[in-house]
Amino acid sequence: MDTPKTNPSISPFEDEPVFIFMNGLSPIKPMKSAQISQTFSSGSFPSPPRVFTSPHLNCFKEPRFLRSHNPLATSRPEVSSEDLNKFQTNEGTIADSIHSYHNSSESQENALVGIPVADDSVPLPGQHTEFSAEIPQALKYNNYGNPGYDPGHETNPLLGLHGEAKANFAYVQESFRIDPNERELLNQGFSLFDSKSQESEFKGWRRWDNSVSGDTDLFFTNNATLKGLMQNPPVDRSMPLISQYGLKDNRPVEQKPYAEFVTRRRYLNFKKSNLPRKNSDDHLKLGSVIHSDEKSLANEKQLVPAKSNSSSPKCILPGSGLDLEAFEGLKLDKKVINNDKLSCGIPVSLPSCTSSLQFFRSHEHQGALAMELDSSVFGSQLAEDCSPASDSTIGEDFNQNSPRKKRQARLRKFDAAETGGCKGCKCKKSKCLKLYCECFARGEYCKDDCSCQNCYNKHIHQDIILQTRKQIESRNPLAFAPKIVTSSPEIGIDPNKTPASARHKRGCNCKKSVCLKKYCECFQAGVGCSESCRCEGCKNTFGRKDGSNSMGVEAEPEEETEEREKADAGQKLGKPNTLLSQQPKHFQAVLEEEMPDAVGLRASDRSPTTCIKTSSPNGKRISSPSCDLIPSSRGGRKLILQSIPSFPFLTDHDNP
DNA sequence: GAGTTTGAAACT
DNA sequence: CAGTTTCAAACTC
Repeated sequence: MDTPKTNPSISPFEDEPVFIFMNGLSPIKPMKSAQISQTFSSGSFPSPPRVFTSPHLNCFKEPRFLRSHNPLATSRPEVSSEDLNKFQTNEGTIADSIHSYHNSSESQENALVGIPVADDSVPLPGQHTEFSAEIPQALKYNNYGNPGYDPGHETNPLLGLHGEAKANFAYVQESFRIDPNERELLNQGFSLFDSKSQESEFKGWRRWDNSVSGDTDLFFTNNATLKGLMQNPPVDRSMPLISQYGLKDNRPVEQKPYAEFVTRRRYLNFKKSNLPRKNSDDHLKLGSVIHSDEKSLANEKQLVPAKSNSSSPKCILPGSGLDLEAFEGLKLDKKVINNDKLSCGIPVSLPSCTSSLQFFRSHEHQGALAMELDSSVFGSQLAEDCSPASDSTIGEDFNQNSPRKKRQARLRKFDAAETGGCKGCKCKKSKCLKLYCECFARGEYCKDDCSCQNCYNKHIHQDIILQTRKQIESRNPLAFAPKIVTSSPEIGIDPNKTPASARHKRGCNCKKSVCLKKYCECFQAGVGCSESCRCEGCKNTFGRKDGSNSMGVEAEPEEETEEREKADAGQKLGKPNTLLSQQPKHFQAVLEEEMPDAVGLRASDRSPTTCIKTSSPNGKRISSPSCDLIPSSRGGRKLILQSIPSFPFLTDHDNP
């Protein structure tokens, strides 16, 4: 593979034909041009998988999308080259551009389906290019959970794009769609971003009006994505048509089974700009010039010397060799470390583009999804709830009449009530890099309201976080997987109840709490104990291990009654119902079909018959991945209550 | 708010 | 894999 010669000041991509095309792309002009049957209304826009998938992370998709999830089965609207021609750009049609691009010598190399696009654009180890620093971090760590991702192949998240894993690397689409309401706000002069840092974060991204949809599709995306889209078009209704067509002779191409397309659909945080703009074009110019951020990028890359403190013991991440000491004292909010290598020699490229949102998911997502699921999604959290970056309360002030906003508000309200808000952690010793840390375990960054000490679970330590995460996952691939699974699609019926069929995947091990306190993960999640539990004296209100039921179906034991009475009393006093409040803190409904195969789990492999009982005679757990999901009792579809990072992220799947 | 209890996570 | 230790949340006072 020839590494493109790079102009030190220019991204290695940019002299490529596709970028010539793309640079002429973003006309930032109102659409409403051609009307085509295919639309991408906010309601139909599927929530994308998270950027950094861990097993549970990219599960969260709206059901609507799931129905046609199989990309190969996705009905693809017949779009002719004329349709493609409707993608108007400043310099001709997109179809023209694509055609032109793919007739180029370079495109000939990569146009074949299945060829990763990253190869010619990804720096090799040590080849820390401008581009490397420029692309969103999410692009670098997109391997987890890709359908074609070989977990055994990748050893280090930092090598996501740098090492051998890149053989499996397709690309991650990063874009976010601006829905009609949001666009209206944009046009009214509201800022797309809520901070300067966010602005700079998305510099280089461009606005793209998908006029073909005939609807309201306005996307923000980045060049890497566009390049990927054109080289490796997905067959996916969530993608703009440009991504579905146009590869060869303007004809649809085969779906790449392992390509992962993550749409960063952010929840926009609209704030009135200081200087209201008359049109969004002006406002969005910042995103249309790819080099516009070079200066800031250079600034960002200023090396921040690690504080030398020889007196303190080195803190090495077990197993990783990561020297946290190198980061000690780097409590930078704005600074970006440019330690190309940590003491362990692992190249580190800290994000310059990643958002302040969250680290694993594609942020976006959550709010959008939650909306689609309506407020009936129990316990779901809008990622924004915890995220200043995605706090959309301001935007909510406007457009209050929008059904979407209303639903959003309802969800938030419910969420806050049912989850007790996003209570921060109080970790003292774990640096918030272990599962002890609830924030970390949820895939969230620690927040302002956390009272943790020596916290590394911050955006600026994203690399460490990912490294640690990988390490944990290497020990237990399902460490970040949802703990609660359910077998029936009752989610959404009653937002106040966890589905009765939901169970803790691994079960609890309670000895003294008799599963009646929140020490018990089952109880805390609001689910009954199951055979997977090794609890003693189980009296779980939500269902006991012995199968006796819950929630008043059977006579409640005294303790249970007391517990309920307390809860009821609390409710009467205006306190949250303790039982309800003890429901899952961060669980949300996920369709099991959406579980990635990141850990080698395929739906077909999860048949009930392959499920092995998970308790050993001595009570220790025997983990069987195939048992992680309870077979649906209603044929096929399974639902999972997923531990969700409530984020801000900008967030990604795959996870951050 | 401090101290205790608890069980998951991490470690050996 | 089993026993032990560490950890932080939940709980109690």
